[in-house]
Amino acid sequence: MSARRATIADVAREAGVSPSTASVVFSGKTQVTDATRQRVLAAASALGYTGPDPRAASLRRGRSGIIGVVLGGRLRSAFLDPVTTVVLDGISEGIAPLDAAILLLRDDATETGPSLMTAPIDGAVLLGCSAHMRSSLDDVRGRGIPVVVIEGDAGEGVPQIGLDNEAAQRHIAEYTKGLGHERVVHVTMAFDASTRAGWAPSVDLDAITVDVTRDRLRGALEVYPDAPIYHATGSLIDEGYAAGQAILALDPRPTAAIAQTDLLAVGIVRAALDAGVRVPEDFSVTGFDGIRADGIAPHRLTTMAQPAADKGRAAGEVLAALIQGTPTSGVDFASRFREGNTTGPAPRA
Amino acid sequence: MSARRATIADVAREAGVSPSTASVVFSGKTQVTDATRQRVLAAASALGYTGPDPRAASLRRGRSGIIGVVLGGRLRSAFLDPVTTVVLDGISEGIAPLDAAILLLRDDATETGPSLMTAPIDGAVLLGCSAHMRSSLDDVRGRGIPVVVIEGDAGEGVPQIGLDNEAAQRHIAEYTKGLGHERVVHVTMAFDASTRAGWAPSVDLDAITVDVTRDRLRGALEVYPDAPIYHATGSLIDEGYAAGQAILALDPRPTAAIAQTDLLAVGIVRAALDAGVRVPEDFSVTGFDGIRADGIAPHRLTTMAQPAADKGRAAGEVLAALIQGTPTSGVDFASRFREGNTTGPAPRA
DNA sequence: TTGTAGGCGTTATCAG
DNA sequence: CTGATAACGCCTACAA
Repeated sequence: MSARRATIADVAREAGVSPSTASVVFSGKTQVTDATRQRVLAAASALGYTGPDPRAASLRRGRSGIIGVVLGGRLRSAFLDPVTTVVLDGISEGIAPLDAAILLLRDDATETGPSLMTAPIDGAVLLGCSAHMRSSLDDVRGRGIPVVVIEGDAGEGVPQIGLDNEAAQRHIAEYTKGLGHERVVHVTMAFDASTRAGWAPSVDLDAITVDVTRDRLRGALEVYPDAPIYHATGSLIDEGYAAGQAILALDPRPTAAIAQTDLLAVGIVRAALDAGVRVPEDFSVTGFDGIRADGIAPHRLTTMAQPAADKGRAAGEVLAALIQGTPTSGVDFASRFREGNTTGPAPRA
Repeated sequence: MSARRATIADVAREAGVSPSTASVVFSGKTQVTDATRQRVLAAASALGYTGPDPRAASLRRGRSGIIGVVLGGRLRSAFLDPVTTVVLDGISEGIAPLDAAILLLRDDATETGPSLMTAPIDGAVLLGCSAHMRSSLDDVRGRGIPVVVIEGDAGEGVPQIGLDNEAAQRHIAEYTKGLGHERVVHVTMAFDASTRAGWAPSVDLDAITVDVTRDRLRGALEVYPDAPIYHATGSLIDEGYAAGQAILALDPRPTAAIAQTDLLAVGIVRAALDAGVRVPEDFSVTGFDGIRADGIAPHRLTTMAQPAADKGRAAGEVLAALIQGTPTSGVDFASRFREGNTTGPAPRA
């Protein structure tokens, strides 16, 4: 047919009006005589023109209608993480007034595809991202793109959606201690982007670049400063299972595991049950997040439930305000203790 | 400081080179003397220029590096649906060679925010969308944007990723029949965008605009043509629970329910158990999808397991091929029967 | 209500 | 390896 796609100029010419008139017909910014509108529309359909090119429009208007959501780690594990999906859900609700769509971005340093820097976004939400993107974050802000961070320190002037990670983790560790447990193990998420699963030889909290991991671990260490630390690379049941196997192989066997997420905890519980270790009679496990734990019924995880949906919604709302120029600030949320039956009194030595 | 953001032209001037040279320094399309590169980079950082504006770049290059994924129904229920998240995961894997990011889009007709038509996308995957977007789909194709459809009929020349919905649902219905069940109920997802949950007074398959719903129902009706139909509005455990209550209130009580998704099935099982109806002794339930069903342990759903991740990956790969100009065609997948213990012989009348 | 003009910021092309 | 030129397609003051 045509070598080149029809543009609004072509349509205007075909309809015998000026480009601006044709433009207005599509954008609806101004009143147009019904007759002219009809002519323009007719010309458009005759030429197979289906509306303004979004790329050109967004260059001209300075807005793309796209919000970037930067996810830590791989995209695939993000989708498989119930907490992340719930937060995403909340974000989409919070940005509703913007009429914007959500662009999923990773925070890989290897970055070849679109990233915070190369994607046409009007704003961004950073979700559980490691610190290594701090520099690109500065660039984005320098560009005037509003940013909100969920559970992370993004520096001066970046609104943060917080969670009482440290206090909450301390709380549940104290609960465990109250049950009499002394030989305990901490099971954490990744320390940084390059972590491999395994036992942490030493503890240097400041070297942990993933804020959530660090804060929760800090809370747990306040109660059990000398307990060994097993770090997974992500929040996955399978990783928890592996952790559980490693823990149960210890001699003497610990009586409790304090996991940083429910998925890890579920994996640990399964590993225990598969090994013939009773939960909670022989071994107690705590989680964190308060997702609906799958696959350990009739067990119910003892955990700290966090308001994930609320966090997401708040992030979306704050970002929307920022984009619309309304002054705002971050919000902090608190977790709630929820007792299940994966914890019990420490077995007598 | 500056009222206006620095542009690449400013940088070029500051560095004493031409705009094109400065551009090349950032894009890396051509070799540049190390000396000039340094000068440009220095000028850039002096001016606070952090790289090309994505909007302008995408206008000029004709590509945005963004793939749209259109989800049927509300975004929030999409995130809560395990099948959808797994498919998304697969898509992100399949489009990896494109180095593109994923833009989440809805197929709302209410159309105020970004949509297929107004988003700067290089391609799109339609996921379980109702037919009402057929027209906008034509527009997108007319614009030359490649599209792939997962489980839906998008018309001529649109590659489709298919699933044997009808045959698979027939298969599991036959299994149920083989167990001797005669009083059976079909539980479906939404018929169309405006469906409200409840009993379907009559059956007009052709009026069902959601392809998956229609195809699965067709398969089930081939085995139980006269069974009543309860239609939910989505694939949610809560909706299944409501369906279960409605079904168990029937007199005489049916002996089996054939649900279109695992989540609906889980809800039905729970409703039965809560009502003191034994599963499967008194009542059998089948699902569809093969997700890890949560919350009915020690029950395991009898279901048809579909390769959700493979479907997503295939969609991504086909789209990538399309965008790169390689000729391709759709792919069809098959579901696998998986026997659980939510089904048993029909109770004797 | 419609037309004119100019630029949004970049990059492909081609010549030097 | 670098520079000049010309779009990419649209929108919005502003003027008529």
